[in-house]
Amino acid sequence: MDDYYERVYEVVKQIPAGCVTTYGAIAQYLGIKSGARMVGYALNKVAETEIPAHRVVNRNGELTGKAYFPGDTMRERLQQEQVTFIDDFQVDIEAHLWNPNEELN
DNA sequence: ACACTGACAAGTA
DNA sequence: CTACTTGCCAGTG
Repeated sequence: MDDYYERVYEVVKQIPAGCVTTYGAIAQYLGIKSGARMVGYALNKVAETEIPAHRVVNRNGELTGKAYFPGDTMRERLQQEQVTFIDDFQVDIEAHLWNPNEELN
């Protein structure tokens, strides 16, 4: 177990409500070039934890990981955060995009 | 050590 | 926007 997952978790947990981000944004924040796959892989293992993985979508704004959540939990939760949906399982990524690199804490 | 899979991204057509 | 190809890294058998 490398610290890789830890980085992903910390970043995802910092995503403000009503905002979404992409795997690529997280990957870049971690300094990876194409670790987007690893990000999704890591989130899969924490889909049932306190990690708000539902705020992480792919570059197309699609809720790719909805299948790993019970029922439509992912979609409904985002809607509760007032996230704009342009489709039942696709959010307006450009309207709610949150980039961790701009936070830089 | 080898092969396959995976919540993907970026580029090109 | 869609469809196809390449790259990339970790986990599992």
